[in-house]
Amino acid sequence: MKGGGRGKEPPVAGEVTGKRPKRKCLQWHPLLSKKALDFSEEEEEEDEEELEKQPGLCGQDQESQVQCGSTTEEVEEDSSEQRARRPMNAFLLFCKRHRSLVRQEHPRLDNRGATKILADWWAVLEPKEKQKYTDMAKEYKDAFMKANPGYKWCPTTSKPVKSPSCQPVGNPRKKVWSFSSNSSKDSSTAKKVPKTDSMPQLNFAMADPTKMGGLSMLLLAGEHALTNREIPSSTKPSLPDTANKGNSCPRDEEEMLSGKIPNTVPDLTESRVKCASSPLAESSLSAAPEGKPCRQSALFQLAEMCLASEAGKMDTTVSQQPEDSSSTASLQQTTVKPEIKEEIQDSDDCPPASHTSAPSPSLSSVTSTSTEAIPTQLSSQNTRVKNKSKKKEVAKSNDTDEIPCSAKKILKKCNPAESNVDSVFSTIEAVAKGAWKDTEEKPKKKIQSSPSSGNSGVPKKKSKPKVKALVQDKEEKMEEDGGQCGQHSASEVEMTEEMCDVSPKTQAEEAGIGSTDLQDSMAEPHLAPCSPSPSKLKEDAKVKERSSEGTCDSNTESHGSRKSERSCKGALYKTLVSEGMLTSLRANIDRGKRGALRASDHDANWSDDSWTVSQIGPNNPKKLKKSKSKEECSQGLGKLEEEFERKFNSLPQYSPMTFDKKGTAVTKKKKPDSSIVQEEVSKAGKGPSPSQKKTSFHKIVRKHKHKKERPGAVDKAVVQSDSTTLDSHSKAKSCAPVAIMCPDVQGSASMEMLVGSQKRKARKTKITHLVRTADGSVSPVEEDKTRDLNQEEDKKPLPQQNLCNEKGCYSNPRAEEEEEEAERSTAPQELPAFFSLAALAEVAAMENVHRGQRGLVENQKKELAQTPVLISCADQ
DNA sequence: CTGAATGAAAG
DNA sequence: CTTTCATTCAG
Repeated sequence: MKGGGRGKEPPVAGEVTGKRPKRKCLQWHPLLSKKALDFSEEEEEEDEEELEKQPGLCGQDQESQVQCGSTTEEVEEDSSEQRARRPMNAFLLFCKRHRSLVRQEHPRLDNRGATKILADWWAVLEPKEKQKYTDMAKEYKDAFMKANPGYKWCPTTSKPVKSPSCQPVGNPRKKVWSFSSNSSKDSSTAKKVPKTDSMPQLNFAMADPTKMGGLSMLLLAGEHALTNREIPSSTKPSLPDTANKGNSCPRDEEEMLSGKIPNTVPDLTESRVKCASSPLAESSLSAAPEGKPCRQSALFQLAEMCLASEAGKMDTTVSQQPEDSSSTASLQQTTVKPEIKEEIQDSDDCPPASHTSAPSPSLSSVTSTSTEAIPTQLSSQNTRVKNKSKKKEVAKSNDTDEIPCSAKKILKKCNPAESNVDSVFSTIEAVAKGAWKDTEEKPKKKIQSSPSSGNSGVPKKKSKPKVKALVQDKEEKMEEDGGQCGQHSASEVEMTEEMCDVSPKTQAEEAGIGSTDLQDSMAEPHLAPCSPSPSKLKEDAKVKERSSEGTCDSNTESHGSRKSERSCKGALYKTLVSEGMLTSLRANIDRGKRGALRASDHDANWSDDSWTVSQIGPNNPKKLKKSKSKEECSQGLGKLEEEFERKFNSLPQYSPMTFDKKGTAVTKKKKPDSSIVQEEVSKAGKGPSPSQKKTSFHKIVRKHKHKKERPGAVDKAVVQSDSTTLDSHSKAKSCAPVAIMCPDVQGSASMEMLVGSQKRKARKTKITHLVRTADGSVSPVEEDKTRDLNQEEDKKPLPQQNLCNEKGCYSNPRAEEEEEEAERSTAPQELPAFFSLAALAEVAAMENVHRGQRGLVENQKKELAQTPVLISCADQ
C-alpha cells in the first residue's frame, strides 16, 4: 500500500488526471514512484492511449472507456507533445539508475543530497561510460520524437493545451518510451484495431530492429508486448465477447466498443480454455507458417522461440504463483504483474506483427485472469483456480494472437521470468545446435523453477493492479465460470498448473470440460503443432515441485530435446536481460529488497550488484519500502516501465567504488596543484583494503578539511565506506555518520562536482543569496542553509576548493588545516560534522572569493570551522 | 509544491 | 544567456 504513497494518491483519487494538473503525461515516473496497484487500470488506459496515438483506430476503445474518443488521435498526438514528458537526458538517466544506490548508501540523505552525489559521480564518470548514457538518452529522445513528432520541450509558457478533454487519457499516456515509434504504433494499432489486417503494421515493428541490434529486436518485441499489455487490462471486457465468437478480430472491436465489463463472465471461461491451449499453441503457432511471414531474421526466430518458451513459462509461473503467493503474496504479486503484462502485450503485439486482430481481446482476457489471480492469494484453493483461469486467459490471448505475436510474447515473457543464467546458456547452446524448439518447453520449466523463488513475485503484481478494477468483474466471472468450468475448476485446482503450463490440448480436454467450445478447437490445433503440450503439463508440475534450480534437468518424461528449446528461450531471455531486462531485477536488487532471490541472476551480469544487495540488506526499512514500490512500479508499470527499464538497465550501473576510484583519478588530473592531498586521497579511496582506507581516511579527512573538498568526496567516500569501510565497521557501524565520514577520503572527485553544481547554484538563487550575505557580513540565513547542506551532503566544500585551486587561494586551506589537526586529534568520525561546517565556511569563502572578498571569507570560514569542531565533539 | 543535479531545447 | 522541464522524493 504505502509503496507508492504519493504516486498512488494522485491516481487513486479518482481521476488520475485530475490530480496531476501539472503533468499529464508522466506515466513512467508516477508509476515508478507510485504503486501500480491503484494505477494499474488507469495506467492501462493510458497505455492504450499511447499505443493508440498513431492509429486513429483505437479511438474506439478509448472512447468506450474513456470519453474522449473523438479526440483520441488528436489528443494523443497533441497531448503527446504536451503531455509526453520530455525524454530524460543522459544525466537524468544516470541519476535514475544510480539514485537507489546513493540512497542505500546514505539512507538519510534526501533526494537533493543524493542528486548532488549523483552529480559528483556523473562528473567523475569517464566519458566513455558517460557515452553509454548519452547514447541511450539520444536514442530515447529519438524514439520519443518519432512517437511525438512535433514535441516541444518547452511549451512556451502556454502550457498545456490539450489534454483537457480526456483527462485520464491524456495523463496516462505513457509514452513510455516508445522506444521504437513503430513498436508503439504497432501496439497501439493492434489494440485499436482488432482487425485482422493489421499485419503490415506488425511488420513495421519488426523492421525497426535494423536500428537496434539483434538483441534490441528482442527488446523491442518485449517492449511492444509491454505496451500492449496495459491495453488489455483496459479492454478486458472485450475479450469475452471475442472468445465466444471464436475469432477475436472482428468482435474485438465491437466488444471494445460495447463494453468491457459486461461480457466478462463468459469470456473468462473462454479465456481459460484458450489459456490452457495457449502455451503450446503459441509455440506451435510461432513455428507455424503464420508467424514466419513477419520475421525472417534468425534473431526473429530466436525471439519467437523465446516467446514460445516464455509462454510456457508464463503458464507455469502462474500456476506456481498461487502457491507461492500464499507464502509471500506481496512479493509474488509484484513479480507476477510484469509477466502478466508481458503476456498481454504479447497478445497485442501479435496483431500488429501478424495481423491478428484478436490481440486486444486476448489482452482483456489476460486482465481478467490477473484479477482472478489476486483472489487466489486470498485463499489457496481459490488462488489455484484463479491461477488456472489466468493461465487460460493468457493462453487464450496467446492463442488469439498466436501465430503472429508468439515471438514477441515470448520475448517479453522471457525477460521478466528469466532469471536463470544457466538456463540461458543452455538455451544458447541449444539454439546453436538448432534444438531450440524442444528447448522451449524445458525453458519454461526452468523459468518456473526460478520464478518460484524469485520471479514468482512478478505474477502477483499483475494480479494486484488488475485486481482492483477487475476484482469485481472477476468475481462475477468466476461464478459464471464455475457454471461452465466449475467442474474442471475443482479438478483444475490441482491440475491448473499443469494444464495451463502445458499444452492447450490438455487444458482443453481436462479443463475444457465446461467451456471449450471455440477454445478447444483453437487449442487443439495449436497443440498439434506442439508435441510437448501434455507432457509439458506434467513437467511443469514436476518442475514446480523440484524447483528448480536449474536447469531443468530433464524433466521429464517427455523430453530432453524440449529442454533445448527452453534453453534457447533462456538464451534469448538472457540476452534480453543483459540488455535491459535485468534492469527490473536489478532495480529491485538495488532497492534492496529481495535481492537475494534474484541476486543469482543479477550476479551473473552484475558482479557489482552483490555489494549493492548487501548494503541494501543492512539498510533501513526504507529500502524495503522503496524496493517494494519499485518492484510494484516496475511490474505494475509494465509496459512503459519495463521497456524503459530494459534499456535503462542495459546501461551500466557503476558501483560506488568505481566512482570513488574515478573521482580520485579525476581529481588528481584536475588538481595537480593541490595535488598532494588528492593523491593521498585517491590512494585511500581506491585502496581496496579496509585498513588502508582508515588510515587514508584520516589523511584524507585532514586534507579535505583543509580544502573542504569534502562534499564531493563525501559522496564517493560514502560509497567506499559502504563497500569497504562497512565491512570492517559496518557491523558495528552504529553510526551512519561513520560512513559519511569515510567518503571524505575521496574528496578529490568533488572538484568536478563543485564546478558544475556551483555554477548552477550560483546562478539560480542560493549562491546569490550566499554571496550577498558573505559579502556584507556573514548572513545567518546563508550559513544555515550551507550548514544544512553540508551536514547532509557535505558537498559545498568542494566548490570552494575548485575556486581556490583555480584562483589559487590556499589561504583557506591553511586555516582549515589547523582546524583539521584539532579535529583529527578529537576523532575521525567527528569529521563529517566538522566538514559540514568547514564546508559551509568554505562555500561562503568561495562565494566571497568570487565576488573578490577573500579576507572576510577566510574569517568566516575559520569561525565556521570552529563551530563544526565543537559539534563534532558534542557528537562524540 | 520545492528543490538538488545536468542537459536539451526554446525564448 | 536564461528559463523550462525531465527524475526522485523528503520536507
